[in-house]
Amino acid sequence: MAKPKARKPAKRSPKPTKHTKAKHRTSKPKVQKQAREQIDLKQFEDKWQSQWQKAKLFEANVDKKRPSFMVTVPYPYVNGAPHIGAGFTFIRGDVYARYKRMRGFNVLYAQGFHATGEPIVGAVKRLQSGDQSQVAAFKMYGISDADIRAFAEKGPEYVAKFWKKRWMEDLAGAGFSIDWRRTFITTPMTPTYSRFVEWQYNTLRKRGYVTQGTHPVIWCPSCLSPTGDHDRLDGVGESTMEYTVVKFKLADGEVLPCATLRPETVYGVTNIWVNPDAEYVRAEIDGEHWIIGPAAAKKLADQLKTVKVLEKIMGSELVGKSCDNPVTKAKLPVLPASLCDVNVATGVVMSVPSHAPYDWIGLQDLKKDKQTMHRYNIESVVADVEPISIIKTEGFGEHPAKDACERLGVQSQRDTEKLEKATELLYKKEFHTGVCNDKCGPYADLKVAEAKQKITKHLVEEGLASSMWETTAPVVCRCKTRCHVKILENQWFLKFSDPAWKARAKECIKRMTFYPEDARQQFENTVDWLEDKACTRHSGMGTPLPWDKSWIVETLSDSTIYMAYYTLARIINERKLQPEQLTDEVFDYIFFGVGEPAKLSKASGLDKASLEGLHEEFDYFYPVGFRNSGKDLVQNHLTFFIFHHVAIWDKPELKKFWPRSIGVNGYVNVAGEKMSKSKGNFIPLRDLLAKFGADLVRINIVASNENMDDADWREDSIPTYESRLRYLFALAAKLKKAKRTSMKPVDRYLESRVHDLIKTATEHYEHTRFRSATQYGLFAMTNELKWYADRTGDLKDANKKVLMEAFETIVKLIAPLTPHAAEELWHMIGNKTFVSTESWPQADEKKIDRNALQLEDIYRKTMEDVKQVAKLAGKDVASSKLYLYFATDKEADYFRESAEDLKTLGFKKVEMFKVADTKKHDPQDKAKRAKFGRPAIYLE
RNA sequence: GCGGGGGUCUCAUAGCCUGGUCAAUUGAACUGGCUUCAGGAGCCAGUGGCUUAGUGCCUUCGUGGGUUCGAAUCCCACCCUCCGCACCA
Repeated sequence: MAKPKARKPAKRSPKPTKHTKAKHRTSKPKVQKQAREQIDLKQFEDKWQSQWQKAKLFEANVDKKRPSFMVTVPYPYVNGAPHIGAGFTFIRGDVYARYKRMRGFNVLYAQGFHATGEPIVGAVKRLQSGDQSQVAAFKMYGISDADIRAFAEKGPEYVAKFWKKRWMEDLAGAGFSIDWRRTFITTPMTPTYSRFVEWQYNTLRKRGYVTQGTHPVIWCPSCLSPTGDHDRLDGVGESTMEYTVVKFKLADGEVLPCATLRPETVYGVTNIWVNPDAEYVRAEIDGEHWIIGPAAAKKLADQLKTVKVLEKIMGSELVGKSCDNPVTKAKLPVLPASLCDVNVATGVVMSVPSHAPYDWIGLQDLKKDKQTMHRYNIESVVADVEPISIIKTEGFGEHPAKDACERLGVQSQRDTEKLEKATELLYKKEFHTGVCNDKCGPYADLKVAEAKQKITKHLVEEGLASSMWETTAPVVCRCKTRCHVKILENQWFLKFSDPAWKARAKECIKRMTFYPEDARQQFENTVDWLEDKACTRHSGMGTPLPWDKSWIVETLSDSTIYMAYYTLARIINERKLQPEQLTDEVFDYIFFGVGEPAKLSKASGLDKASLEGLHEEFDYFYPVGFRNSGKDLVQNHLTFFIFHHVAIWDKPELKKFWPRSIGVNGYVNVAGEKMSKSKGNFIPLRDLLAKFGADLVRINIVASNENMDDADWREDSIPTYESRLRYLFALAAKLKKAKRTSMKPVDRYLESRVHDLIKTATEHYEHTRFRSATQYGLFAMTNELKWYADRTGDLKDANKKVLMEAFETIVKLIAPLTPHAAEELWHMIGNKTFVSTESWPQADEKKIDRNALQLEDIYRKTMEDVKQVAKLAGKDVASSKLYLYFATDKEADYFRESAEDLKTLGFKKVEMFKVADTKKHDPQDKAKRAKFGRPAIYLE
């Protein structure tokens, strides 16, 4: 790939713009002054947007003479208006759509909107309860109090439609080339779309990709739904974990169920801990009498256990009692410990002082605490309790917990931070390297990792243990309710674990193109680790699962193949097709081409023309040619997108409908910082459009980055683009100065460079590298034009045809990025068509004259050298004579042809010689230094 | 823990796969100058060090080793850092 050579046409560094912001809130006089001198890039946005619309320029219709190409970006979830973060992903989509359109494709670029799920419903609830933070979140987009009131009164569907409208306005305002006839918003506002989702799930189920299962989830007992990370006030990132509950029986047969993550240490238990000051309950759990914390009773009821609470009992009442170790049969005392938290798991804990730092220190504390021992009359019992070592671990002595406590300097039970550390350290160490000793009966000499599995299995099978789920740390729902783990029964899953399905997804990935290619590996990894995915929920908006209406299809699971709906949406919207006409058989015909149109038409009540039209649209426009999205969606949506496509279009002859390419981009930072509502650097797209205009917003964000790293929105760089565009406007007005028709070296050079740059820029566009595309298509191209202007005496001696071609080329090259400015420039130079649908410039290899490129480069380099020499030698240009000596004829000829231009350097006299010339003026014998590419220089 | 990505000259970025043409791309920023009513406009020059009539040399691409005639680029170790881990859009 040809890069711009080291020596550029004199580098231009546009002057800094320190007060970008001020420009846009200047006082009146200044605005007028600017209007007089500078072109306002915003002024013709409305004009072109309405002309495009009037000309139906972006409406894509079936045209079998042209190849189709479908560009999509995600349909946004409409609980707000677009901000610059979403803007990045979307603008990339539009730039690519515009590029492909100019490349001659019949581009279908449609945009729908997403309202499936919980957040909008939740937001409305919060508004109704007067939550000010929710009010603030909406107001960030500049809406009024009246709007907020309307949200609360009219409910979720109104809210969704409100924001949908805003999105459409903002996207249109940013110059998006969308076919708006194909827009829609998801369930429940679009019943035909719901029908599409139903068909999709019926089909997946028929093919065995939907199964039913049971699964633990973090659950809000108030909302009665799973609580995802986004729905949490506290505990973001926490997950579920399973405790083994070992049953220690009291003399009367009552069970003290001890929750533990280390069931293998049951051989080392010395006592049971309860919190003496806490309240417990006696409860009937699956027919047994357990003593547990009151919270545990509620949790267990949600974990497939039958629970009946009988009566309250204080922890202190249990202290001093004795129970049996279920495996060793040893008699163990129940002892008091404040470290016991009744809100965690069962609230009853088995004590393994040799291997658990908490238990070790608990025991030490108790032994020192004469008062407590006296109160419960347990002095002699406590005195008898000795740690039992059961695991040998390298680097630790007989009682590893003791060592760990000492190393970390744990003083008492109150050193919880150090205790946590000690516990974690020891747990890992023993789990990975520890070996059970002979106290462990049948498990002696086994590694801990192995013994743990076997012991757990044995305990559970013998009914000596049960299990209980907890969150890894407290989780609080946004409704302020403390969450716990619930085992959801009969949950519906997408069987992403299915190896055959995974293999097909991999096959699709293999056939696809990724921009950038680095993303491919991530998709493959995701396919590998993806497990079954719950695809239904009980709450929020969405399409009811067709065969089990108590569930609705979960939001990520219903938005996987919806791009196919865009191909149908025009006809469905225009002809107002009814959901009941869109039977499963009708969809089968549309998407798979199976069935008899005549019969189907009769059975469904859908007229035959519509039916065939729908099939034709799908068949023509599908597959997705390019889908662009943020990198956060790789691990979920984008991979599901692949999975579902290969599942639905499963026949060999249907593989042509599999997606062709995915573009992935990073997040958007604002001036180097992560964008967030709390930081106050959260910028609605609308504000930026108003401030800078669509073109500058587009190019500034899209050219800020081009791989999966985070992009950066920097207002500072706006003037860079602005000044280049202004230069082009100024140049457009001067083009008519060019009159010459003969070809000079510099013309050949410009032509060559232009075609060279077309090649490079096109390559970058094709791979969605818009930063580089900008670099070559805008910056390098304008640099060349500036250089050419300099060389031709500010265009007075420019070749008309070459200059015009160069100018038209640059206008086309920037059209996808800055469509309004490009359109305006296109018309300024006398064109009547729309540049938006003009054909992309073709790089013509024949027009790239390598010789001209090389010689101009030498010319440029020599000019710099001349200046350098003049400076170093301290010569005043105006009073000096310049002598140049060339080693080759072609250099000499080239420079002589450019003799006029050399005069602009300002020397009193310029003379040129060939080295071989015997009559040359060369008093200091400089000519001998000349070689090809480096003419010798003498100043006098 | 599991998985993925990074550390380049003031900042941000290119280069690394396919070693040399790399003191290293591009955009900003900064310094000086010009144009001169003014400028947030435009233009020129400079921005690792030393040096020079357009040059040459030295030291640089997270740290430390290694491979090689030669490494920002390949190998090894280490340090630092960013991101995702699900029922959620």
